[in-house]
Amino acid sequence: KEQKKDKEREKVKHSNSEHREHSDKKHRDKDKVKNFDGSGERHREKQDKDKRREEKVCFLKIRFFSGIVFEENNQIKPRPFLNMLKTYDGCILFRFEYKPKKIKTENGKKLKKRKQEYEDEEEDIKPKKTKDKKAGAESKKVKKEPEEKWKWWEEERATDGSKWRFLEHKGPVLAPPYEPLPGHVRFFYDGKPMKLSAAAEEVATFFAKMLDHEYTTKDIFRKNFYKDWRKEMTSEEKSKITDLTKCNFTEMSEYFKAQSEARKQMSKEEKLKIREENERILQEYGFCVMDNHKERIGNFRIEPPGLFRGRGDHPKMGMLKRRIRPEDIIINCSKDSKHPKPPQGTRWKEVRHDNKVTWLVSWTENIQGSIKYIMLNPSSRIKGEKDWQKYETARRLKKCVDRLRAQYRDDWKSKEMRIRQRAVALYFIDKLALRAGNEKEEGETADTVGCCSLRVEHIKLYPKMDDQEYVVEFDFLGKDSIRYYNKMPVEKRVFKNLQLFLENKQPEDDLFDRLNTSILNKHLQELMDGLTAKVFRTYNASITLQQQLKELTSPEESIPAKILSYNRANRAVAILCNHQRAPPKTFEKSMQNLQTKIDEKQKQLSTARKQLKGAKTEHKASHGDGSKKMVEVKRKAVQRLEEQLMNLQMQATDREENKQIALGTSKLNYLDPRISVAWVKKWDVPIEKIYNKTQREKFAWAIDMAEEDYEF
DNA sequence: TAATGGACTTAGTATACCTTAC
DNA sequence: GTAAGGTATACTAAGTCCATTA
Repeated sequence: KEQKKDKEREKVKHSNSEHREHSDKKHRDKDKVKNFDGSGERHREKQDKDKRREEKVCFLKIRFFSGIVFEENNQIKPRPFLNMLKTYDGCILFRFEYKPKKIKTENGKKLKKRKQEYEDEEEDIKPKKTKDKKAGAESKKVKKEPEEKWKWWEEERATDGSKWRFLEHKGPVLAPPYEPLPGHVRFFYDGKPMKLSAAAEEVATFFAKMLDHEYTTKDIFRKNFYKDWRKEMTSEEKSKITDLTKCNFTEMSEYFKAQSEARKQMSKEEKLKIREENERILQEYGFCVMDNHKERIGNFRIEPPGLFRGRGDHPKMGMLKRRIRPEDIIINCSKDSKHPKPPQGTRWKEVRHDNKVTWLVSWTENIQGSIKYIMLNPSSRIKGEKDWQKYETARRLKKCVDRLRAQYRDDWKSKEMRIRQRAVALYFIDKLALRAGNEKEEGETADTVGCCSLRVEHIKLYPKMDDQEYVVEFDFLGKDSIRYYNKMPVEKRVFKNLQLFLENKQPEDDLFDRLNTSILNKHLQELMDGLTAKVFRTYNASITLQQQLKELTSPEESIPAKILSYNRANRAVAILCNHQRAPPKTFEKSMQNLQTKIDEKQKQLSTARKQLKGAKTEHKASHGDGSKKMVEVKRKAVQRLEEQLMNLQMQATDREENKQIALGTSKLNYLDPRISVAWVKKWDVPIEKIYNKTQREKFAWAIDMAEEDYEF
């Protein structure tokens, strides 16, 4: 059994690493990984090695592999983390099932002391806050205290579909008008300087600003840009400028670079002035009054003009995103409120009073023709209520998920093709947390898919793969053109169904040709009120966090170790939801810095240990009070260093594991915050360690209402 | 029933800002 | 005081899902 388990682990690890390698972004950093593994530093390490042997201290670099595995019984079961111990030479010693590392179990006294330390830390923050508030009040930044603490979650909700009764705001902040370039900054065509009209020049500056970006080398980008740029040119310019490759924007580009450099070099006073001006704008336009409460607006600035930057292979990249004028803007507010004024000499497109919607301002953008909105901040009542509701729906799903799973398993045997397809798709959504996958207009956006829009070319079936049967390999681009790659053994019936769905189809044909999101959601709605495909993602994410926290947290651990456990649980969810990020540009460097710190700490520790040994010897000889004290002092120093070293090592592990995984998205959108709040309360971890200020504001409702016994 | 429009959530990245180390 | 590094925030694209229209 053990051997089999080991093999399985090996495989998951393999598929995980393959997953990493498949992604283009990740590919770039492959070699760098090796470096962190030790090859880059090997020389120096070898020099240190003998020394360490002498000291007989065996420090190990720890790296963890994480992932999700799915059990046969059709229940999603997050896999416990595996870890691997590596020596400094980079060779693997052994691998074992993850057990939270014990960090010199703290005795009660120590634990108390640490708690006290954290409390002190908090104390440190608190007075500052009050100071800030005072300062704020003095500089007449009128922030009404009681409103900050408004507990909307204790109030009743409207049931008539109206979103508000009163709404007043100042309207949007428009993009600043175009400032023509100074005379000395020139544009060259075919090697000769050429003065452009203001309109053409503005669009040219958009391109110039992006010159360093890979985008500007792409054919589609250049084509789209050139086409739209020409529209802004005078007829004279049009006839002169006929070839983009003959355009030279470098002087413009240099100018902007110099400007941004100059901005960085500004004096303190100048910077302060800008900051104050921003603060003033925020105070004036950043808030609205909704039903007697001052609420923060999310995005009160109209998007400035520029070149459209789609994600992935977007057919519209490089197109001109035009400037939004007051005449394009619809204002939404109460009839009886003070209406926002358009700039002098202009008018709004429309002022309406629709309290069935939550937006304050809207306009239609010209790239896709879709509507953009100005809405409230996530900390607002209107967003918070919706968020809370979302998690309540997911909790209702928890209650009936067994029934639903039994149902879709049953449907795999249906006589009707459409039902079988629906059931298999739902199985994927449930098990792999895939998105619903709406149809998209071809040629309008990047070619990405979700579950219902999967095509034949996106999956491969393997009746047998290594020692596993019925393996499905997924490989497609999902939202934001992020690659989803996974291999999963499925039940025989699912496999047979998939084979059936693939019969007589071309690679570009739909896998589920009798299914779309509307059909699927209609079916889900019948199974549970308010159920849609995306509820499964929320449910599976939250339940995974709860399970993982239970599994990974051990009571005797220190706070940093607990935080590592929390991050790991969070990470399990991020992996499930395929939330990836490009590895930070400075990743390797910062990792090396951390390693240097660890090395230093180790040296300090070994010195401290030697000193302790010496002190002990001395004490044995003298039996004096002074020498006894010295032993104590040295012992404490060793302890402190050990602790610091552990923390550094934990930090390194955390960061390494997080290299290309983004935790933020799941934390903000998928994890019921009450689970985290309950965990924090249960283990006396300061909430600041898992939620920053903004997150605490967003989740104020959960922080206030969840107790340590909260169950999702 | 399919297409379209509208409102809202979810998403990754660029940049501003803050902290730390020197 | 300043540069480096890390974190928070701003930004806006890209999804989901529901309602309406053709």
